Order: sequence, then structure tokens, then C-alpha cells
Amino acid sequence: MTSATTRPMRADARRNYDALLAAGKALYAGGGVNVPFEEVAKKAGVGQGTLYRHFPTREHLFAAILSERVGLLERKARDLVDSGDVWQALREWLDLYDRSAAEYRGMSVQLSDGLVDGESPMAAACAPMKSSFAVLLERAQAQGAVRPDITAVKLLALVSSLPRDPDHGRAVGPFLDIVLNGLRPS
Amino acid sequence: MTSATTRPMRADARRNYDALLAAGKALYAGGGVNVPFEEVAKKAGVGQGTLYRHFPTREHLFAAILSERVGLLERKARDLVDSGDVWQALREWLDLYDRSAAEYRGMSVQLSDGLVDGESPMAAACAPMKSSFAVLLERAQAQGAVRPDITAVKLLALVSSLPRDPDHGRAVGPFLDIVLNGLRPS
DNA sequence: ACCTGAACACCGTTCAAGT
DNA sequence: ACCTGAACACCGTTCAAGT
Repeated sequence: MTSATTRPMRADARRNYDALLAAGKALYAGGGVNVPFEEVAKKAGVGQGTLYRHFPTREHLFAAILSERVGLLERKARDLVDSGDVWQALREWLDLYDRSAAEYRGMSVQLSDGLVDGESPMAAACAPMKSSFAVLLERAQAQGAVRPDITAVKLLALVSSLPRDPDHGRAVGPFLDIVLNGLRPS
Repeated sequence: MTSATTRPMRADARRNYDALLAAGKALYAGGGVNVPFEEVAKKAGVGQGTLYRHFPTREHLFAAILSERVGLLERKARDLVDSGDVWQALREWLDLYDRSAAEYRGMSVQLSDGLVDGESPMAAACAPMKSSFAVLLERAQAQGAVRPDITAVKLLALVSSLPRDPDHGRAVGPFLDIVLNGLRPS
């Protein structure tokens, strides 16, 4: 329930925000969550104070970085809800989710943590995706194709916490498949 | 292939080593991997140089802390190898593994990472446990009860990376069960 | 309202000096 | 052979001063 309209940012603030986000993407893509936060400010060409003003914490920045992907995934979920094969839809979506996590590797752990704790900016950023995925999942559960004792958030947390291959960043070996397989009711 | 006999440590070195290990256990039990490494030296009442001499890296200390558990798990695996129900044995062992991971929470991620990268001190410390668990797993695979495309190390890495409940530190909700379930051949 | 960068604090790691 | 602790470097975070 955030207010519907937010005052537009001042021009320089907007510019800095965008620069920081771009810098963040460039630095945190492909593995390195350990890049000093400071670097983001440097790369964006702004003072650290500005960085902290826009992103009080690393997690806030990560959440912003991921939000594009979140949009994509949300749309994908909406599309798949019309598909005939419930199970196949789930598989396909989770595969895309995994590929997305692969793109920003180090962040997947943060994603996982954020999703479970619920109060985090991560959780907030993921909310839209989460709820449209929930539809997909619950539909499968209603049809008895998936065990009832798992929620959308938990499942997402699980998948994003899977150990990832250092090369391509995707969940290693048969992990995703094991999880999918394990979702069938026992 | 390490040399069979290692020169015994000098008395003071031994004493310091033990004190550091004890301090490490006390500090890292129950969640906090983020406790400054420095604190370990302080708590043990030795200089930092001494800490670094005995444990060049956090991971070395963690490996040492876990080694007791590793012994327990190794023995458990040996016991279970004689049990009739292959599947039940696997379930029981992995459950104990999960409870062990729960005891030193923050370390489970490190464990998971260490297991996959293979060169780490973690991997070395876990070697005995790993191989006796492998017997258990391979037996189940030979009988066709478990899918063949998973190795012992990978499975351990998977389980130790599961999101954990902040309260009791065990794998959350139905995650362990999902993984177990997913191990059955599709 | 927003930006800057100096300043402080904390922590990891090393190494010269000591026994 | 081992220990100590001061010293350095790096990084996170804040805040007084500026526009």
C-alpha cells in the first residue's frame, strides 16, 4: 500500500540514480557480489553520500537491478497461465527463473534470503512476480499435480539458493530437475 | 596422500590451537558467521598472528570445527550400510546431516561452496564422510532406487545450501523432503 | 532537496621484534 | 619454532559544508 503517486525526482537526482543503477548492473553482473559498494559510486561518478541516499543498502541496489527481470518473469507467468499443460508451464517458468538468476549470480543468495525474511526490499521488488507465479503454482496444486505443502515464495527461495556453476551461473547439474521432480505429490 | 605422521606440536602451540578451536566453536555456533575473525583470537587470549598461523583462513577454522561432526556422520553412514531398507537409510542419514548443518548455521553455505570447489580445506575435512556416504548412495543407485545422475558430493552440497529456518537452523519447511522425493528416478 | 568528499570506525592481514 | 601486537590497507558509513 504505497502511495500511488510519488513526487518526480529532481533532474540531477534522477540522473544520478540512473547512473548508479547502470554502474551497479555493470559491476554486479557476472558473479561479483564482493565488489566494494564504494566502487559503484566511483563508477557512476558521484559521491558516496549520493549512493547511500539512493540506495541505503546493497540490497536496495540489488532489488533495483533485478526489477527488470522481475517484470519479464511476471509477464511470462501471465502468458503461461493459459497454457494447457500445467506441469510443463511450471517447468518452463522455473527454468527461465533459473536463467535469470544466472545472469546476476552472486545476487541469487541475497534473493533467496530476501524472499524468506519478507520485510526486505528484495521481497518488495519481487512481489509482482511472486504473485503472478503463485497463480501458476496454485493452479498446479489445485489439479493435484504438485504437492500442496509448498508456497510460491518458498519455492522461489529454494531455486535461487541452489548451488550454481561458476562458469555459466545456472543451477548445477541435475539440481533443478531434482527439485521439479520432488514437487510431485508423494 | 598426506604424510602419515606429522611432527607433534610444541606444547604452547598445541594449547593455542585448542584454545582457538574452542573459541571458534563458541563464537560461530548458532548462526553468526559474521563474527569478526579477530574476535576468535581475542576470545582465545592469543595474538592475531597466532590465529593466522594456525588457521590461514576462516574456512580452515570452519573445517576444523566441523571435523567432529564429520566423524559422527562417517560412522553413521557405516552403520546404515547394513540396514535393509536402502531408501530409509538414505533418508535417515540426510536428516542427521541436516541437523548437523543446523548446529553451525552460517557455515552450511561455506560447506556447500567448499564441497563443490574441491580444492578447499572444507572438501579435505569432509573427505572421509563423503566417501562413506557415497557407499550408501551408490548402493541405492545400484538398486535403482535413486536416479543415477547425481554424485555424493553434489547431493551434500545441495542439502547444505537449502535455506534454513532462522530459529532452529534446519532446512525450512518441506525442502529436505522435496529433495529426497526428487531423488527417485523419473 | 540534493550533492560532495573528508573523516571516522572497523576489520582483515602482515611482519619486525621478541622468546 | 612459535608468539605478540603494532602497523597498514581497505572498505563501510556518516555528516558538515556547500549548491
